[in-house]
Order: sequence, then structure tokens, then C-alpha cells
Amino acid sequence: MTSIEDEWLWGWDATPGIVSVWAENARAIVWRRTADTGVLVREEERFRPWLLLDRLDDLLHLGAAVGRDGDPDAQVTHRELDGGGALRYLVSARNSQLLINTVLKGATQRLGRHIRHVRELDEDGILMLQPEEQYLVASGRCYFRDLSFDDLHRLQFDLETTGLDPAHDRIFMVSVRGPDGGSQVLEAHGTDDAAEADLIRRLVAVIQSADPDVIENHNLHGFDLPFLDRRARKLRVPLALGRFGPPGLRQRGARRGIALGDGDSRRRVRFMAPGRELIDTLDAVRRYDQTTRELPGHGLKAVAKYLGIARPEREYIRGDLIYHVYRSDPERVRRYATDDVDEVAALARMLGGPSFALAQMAPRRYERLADAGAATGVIDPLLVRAYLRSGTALPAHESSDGTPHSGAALHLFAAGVAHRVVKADVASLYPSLMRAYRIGPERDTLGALLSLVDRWVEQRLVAKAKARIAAPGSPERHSHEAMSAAMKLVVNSAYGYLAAGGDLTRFADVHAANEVTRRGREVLDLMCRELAARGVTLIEADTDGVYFAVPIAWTEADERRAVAEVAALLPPLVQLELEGRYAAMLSHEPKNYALLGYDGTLLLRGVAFRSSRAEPFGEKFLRRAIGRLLIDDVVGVHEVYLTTVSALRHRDISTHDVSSRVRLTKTPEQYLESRERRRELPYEAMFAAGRKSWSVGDRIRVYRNSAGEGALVLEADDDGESAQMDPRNYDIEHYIRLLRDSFAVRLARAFTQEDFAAVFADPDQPSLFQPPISDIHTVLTALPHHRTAGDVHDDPGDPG
DNA sequence: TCATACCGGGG
DNA sequence: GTGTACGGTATGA
Repeated sequence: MTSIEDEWLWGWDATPGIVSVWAENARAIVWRRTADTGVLVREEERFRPWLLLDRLDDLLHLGAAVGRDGDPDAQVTHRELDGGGALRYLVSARNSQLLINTVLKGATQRLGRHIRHVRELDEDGILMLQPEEQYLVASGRCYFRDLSFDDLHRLQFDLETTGLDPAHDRIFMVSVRGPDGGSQVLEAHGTDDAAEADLIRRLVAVIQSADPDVIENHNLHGFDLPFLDRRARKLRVPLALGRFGPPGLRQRGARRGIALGDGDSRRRVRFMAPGRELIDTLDAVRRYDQTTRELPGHGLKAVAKYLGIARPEREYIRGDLIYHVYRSDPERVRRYATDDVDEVAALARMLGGPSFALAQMAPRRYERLADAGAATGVIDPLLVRAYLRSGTALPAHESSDGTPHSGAALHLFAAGVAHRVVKADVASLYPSLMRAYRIGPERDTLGALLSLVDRWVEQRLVAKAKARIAAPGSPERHSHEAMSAAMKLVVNSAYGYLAAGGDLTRFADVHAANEVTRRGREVLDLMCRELAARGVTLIEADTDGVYFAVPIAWTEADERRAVAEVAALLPPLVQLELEGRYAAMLSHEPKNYALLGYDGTLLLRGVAFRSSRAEPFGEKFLRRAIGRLLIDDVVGVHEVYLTTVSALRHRDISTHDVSSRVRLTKTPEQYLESRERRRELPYEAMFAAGRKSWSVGDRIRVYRNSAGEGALVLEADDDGESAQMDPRNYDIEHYIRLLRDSFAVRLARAFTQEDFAAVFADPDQPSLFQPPISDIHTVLTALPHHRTAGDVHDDPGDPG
């Protein structure tokens, strides 16, 4: 009762419980866990290594040892696939050594130069997957069938080190959380090589004894594994973290891996431990934030806090102080390290679902799917499996014919303050257009991508429905939500797959991608026209959504009716929804606006309104002023301005609030070299504070003091004992100028030029000709030729 | 000033 | 034997 499309989606082999696969030559080692008993079994499977070629020429030198599939005398066999794709020959052999050597030898003869490696061959003429993927594609198996996330045996470990550089710094502590949820802290008994080596040995023993399927940490691949690998090599400790083979971590090339060795080689790698899956929660966080874009940062502490999984009494220690604190208060560092692994475990469960679910579909290892980009990392392997299952030849990669890729529409119709604002948008516009108009890659003769997108959309609805029925917090709920999120991920990546530049994806098709965006612009324009025809004032339209203001007499029902009417005019499958209602909006520039909700919440969007380096007093001013502005309290705006100026004058604002957070990007040596030519505030501030050494990347807070010199703000936990330094000796006039020229100008669109000048006039030089502030009202200005991303320039002229 | 190069994270 | 996120900031012409 399974169709071929089902097989494209899930594979076809029902073997349950696979938690890891390792393949070499013609042998795949498969670790499986039984859901109800938790028992782990290890199985050895034989499989026939295979690859795809565009020609058989390179096999002919074998003579009688090569033949069609089924030829009893042949060591290397081949089968011709259907269709016109370039990769028409499915070639296989008893073991991969024979297979590869045959091809390399043939290519060497054909090309007249020595070919040592498959990667030296024209990539359009061959497709050879990693051994595990060959096995999974050929067998139709996938990870985790009939398993839920909580069935996995997961272990988290976190290194505490004396610094970030494994060439000099040491591991002095490791916190470990086992599959049973219990945690322990391992410590070095001493500060020498022997003590650190002993610590690493104990860590390895703990991991071997816990025997987890999955090892997790935050930035595991970017910090802990490379650090551990380096220290273990240096100290000659065998790092036997896997379930198979000799000790030592294996490497795989990975774009987002680390650059190994001190050479400038481009090669970046990630580590592997055969039999276990090494999962970095940082990848899950990035994947999550890619769609939500709501996280304040991607660090463990920030994310855990934001997602509500940090204990209230959780221990925090600034990174560069950890070893320092350890020497005086080791117990505090033990708590800190334990909190880290607990948070990682919770975070992995909370955000790791999509990767877990992807591994139930795609023929790749779980750890690969966890760090893969969705287009090349997930969709491509699914398409390869679909074509092979159908016995159809795959097309070669095709580089673009030079057609430029055209993007989405972005219109700014009006700037200033609008009231009664509605946001209407289309969920998943691009995949909906692909489905509605059957826009797929031209070379996809099977129509596999569109078929998959259709099925993903269906399966997502199924998963969502099942998740709703399941008990909150239950493994079932987690599984269904994970599946739904995974489906959303692949659906939303289908367009990116088409549009992938270069020849990244096998079926990339700029023409199809451009057709999607063209339809998208058409839909957006239609939405705008039809909404405007119903009497609304358009403000901003971007890709798949529109902000508009409705007439004063409209009720919420009128708003919904207008959106519904327009929705009915859109193409099938394109669903327009009322996404949000707001009391008011300050439209500043494309993608830069403020929204005031009917519940009073103020939302600021875009660089103009939120930037990590902005001085806190300026941000606070902006929030307060915009809050008044959006209820048309211009007098209030004026007062906020005057209050802020006065607070600066009286030094009522703290030093911290006028300071700016910056990253040091030069070493002390580099700065000293350029210092004579150009003095830079942050470094001068470091020197002035008597700090002569720092590391590139360190973040500090600096401000300008009344002598016009850079000065440092010491933050509370720089030093356990002393309170925050707050001398309030900042350069008042400088910060008043900054207030007006950098912050107040962001309200300029809300006023006429004269009114803006009046509201933000220098309080010390009142003009006789100013209109009374109470007569001033905000404005919304229609932009005649609405401005798009390409032709946005500056704010209106300097008020003053 | 504008374009491009780089970063995010970890102790 | 991998992959083109994306939006901000730092830098160099």
C-alpha cells in the first residue's frame, strides 16, 4: 500500500531503531536500539558499494571482469538507468576499493594523467556518496524508525579550560551528564601534563561506560572536540570516544567545521566518533533562529534564558574568569559546569527535534543532517534516492547560463506615523506558488521535487494534527512537533534549492526560481492593488506581506473582511492571512519601523532602531519617545527629549548608559603600530585604564570623557568585589549632539521639517518663531514613487 | 562614503 | 567529498 512517492519520502525498509551507522568497504555496522527494552544491538551488514557514471569507458580495461548486473563472471557490474540524465550508469562492485581503483585506473588511461582520487574527476561525470549514504540509499533504511527522541541514549559533556587556545591552555574540569540524567564533575588533580592526561582518560572511561548513542554540547564541533583532540594528541592519551575501530577521532570535511593545523589550508573539518552521533546544539539553535529570528544571540546562556530552560538560580561566570574563580571558589565552577550540561540536555531536546525527524526521512547520518543546509544537505540526498529507486538517470550539475537571479519585491509606500495598522501576509508563499503553478526544475523529469513538496505539506498537516491530540510534554507530542518542524524546514527550502547559485544543487534552476519570484511579485502587487481599492492606506510591502492603515471607521471585522476579500482573489494554495493588528506604526525606512500593539507593547524593527552598539541612553530615549509619538503625544515626545538633554547636563545618566559596546579587533601590538597615524577610542580607553594586554574579540564598553578621551566602563562582574565604576565624567555636549543627530533623527519622518526642528530644538536657544509644540501633529507622507530597497537614501536634511 | 569581508561560538 | 543563512559590524579603496 506504499506508493513510490512514499518510498521517496521515507525510504522503504522498515528496520526499526537505527541509532548509528558506520560503513567501510562493503561492510555497514548498524547500531539499533529497541524502543521498549532500551537494549542496544550491533549488526554487521554487507552491502554492495556503488556509484554513478556518465560513461562506461573507464571500466572497459577490466575486460571480462566487468559486465552487466547479474553477470556471474563480472567483479564490477553496471546497469543502465532510464531517462536522459547524464549519470546513466549505476556501477557497483564487491568492495569499494575495487570499485574506486577500477574507475581511477580507467580515468588515468583516458585522460593520460595520473588520477589518484575521485575528487580529481570532473564532478559532472561521477556521483559517489559517503559509504554510509551509499548503504542507506541502497537499502532504503533510515535512522530512528519507531523511535522517539527520548529513546536515544544521550550524553552531554562540557570542558572547562584555562583559556581558548589548546596550544597553551589546559582542560582542568569536565562536567558530564549521562543518559540517565545524572551528572558528575571530573577535575584535574594538579596543573601539569600528567594531571590533565589523567582527566582525559577518566572522561574517555566515563563515556565508554555510559555508551551513549549521541554526544551533545553547545559548540561541540567548534570548541570542545577540537580542544580535546588537540590536548589528547599532545599528551598522547588515546581518545577512544567511539564504538568501533582504533582510538582517535575521525575527520570529515565540513564547511562549518574548524580549520585544522596552523597552515592556511582551506580545509575545514568536523570530528566523528564511529558508532556515535556528535551533535552540536549550536547548529540546532542556528537552524531554529533562521526561521524565528528572535534570539538575542546564539550563546548557550542567552538561548537557555530566552527559551526558559535556565534555572532561576543558575550559576554564571564570565568566560575569561572561570579558571580564576576556580582557584578561589571551585565549588562555584562545579555548579556552573553542571548547569551547562543540564542546559545543553534541555536545549537539545527542545530544538533538536527537526534534525531527529529529518533523519527519519533522509538517507544520511543523523549528525550530518543536524548540521546540513536544508537544500544541499537534505533535499539533494532525497532526490538522489528517489531517482535511483525509480531506476532513472540523474542529471549532472549544470552551471547557470548567466541568467541573473531576480528577487522579491520591497515597496515603501508611506513614511511617518500611521494609525490602525494591519499586517496581512501569505504563509509559505514560494512553495505555494511552486505547487500552484507546478514550477519545478526543468531537469527533474520525474517531477520528484514537486511531488516531495506536495507530500511534505500533507505530512506537515498530519503531524500537526497528531501533535494537537498528544499529551503536552509526551514523547508522542515531541515526535509529531519535530516532524512538523522538519516538514516546514524542507518545504521552505524547496525554493532555496531551486535558486541555489553556482551548481550547488543537482537540480538548481534559475529560470524556475525566477518564475517563482516573478509570481511572488505579481501576488504582492495584486494584494497591494486590491487592498488599496478597498480604501486602505498602504505603508510597506515586503516579499509576502503588507502593512497598511485602515480608515478610522473600520472595525476589526471590516479589516478581516477586506483581507478575506483580497485573499479570495489570489491564486489557489496561496493563503493570505491577517497576521497582526496594531494601534500605530512609525514607518522609517524599508524594513525599519516601530509598531505599537493594541495592548501597549512596542516593537522596534530594523537596524535604525536596534543595534548592539547603540548607547543605552539613546535606545531608552528612542523607546520612550516613540511610545509617546505613536499615541500622538508630541508634547510628550518633546518632554522626553528635554528630560534626556537635562539628564545628560546634570549627569543623571550613568556612565554605563552613555557607553557603547565594542569588540577589540586589533592586538595590542597591531594597535601600537597604527596608533601614531590614528588614535582609536576603545584602545586608548584600554591604555588609560592601565590594561595593556587583551585578546582579539574581547568586548568592552567605552565612552568619551569630558576631556574628549576614551574611557572604559568596568562591568559588574569584571571583579567580584568592587561595584560598577560610574564616574559620570562623560562629555556632555558630545552626547547631546549624539542624541539629536543619531537618535532623534529616527523620528524625522513623523514630522514636517519645521515641526521636527521645533520638537528637537536646542532647549538653550529657543526660537521666537517656533509654533507651540501642542499644535504639532505627526504626519504620514505618501512617497510618490514608492521607494524600494535600491533607492533608499538618507533622512531629511539636518534639522537645526 | 560605499563596497566587501568577516563574524556569529567556546574558556 | 562540502556547500551560497543572513544581517550586523569592521575594514579598506
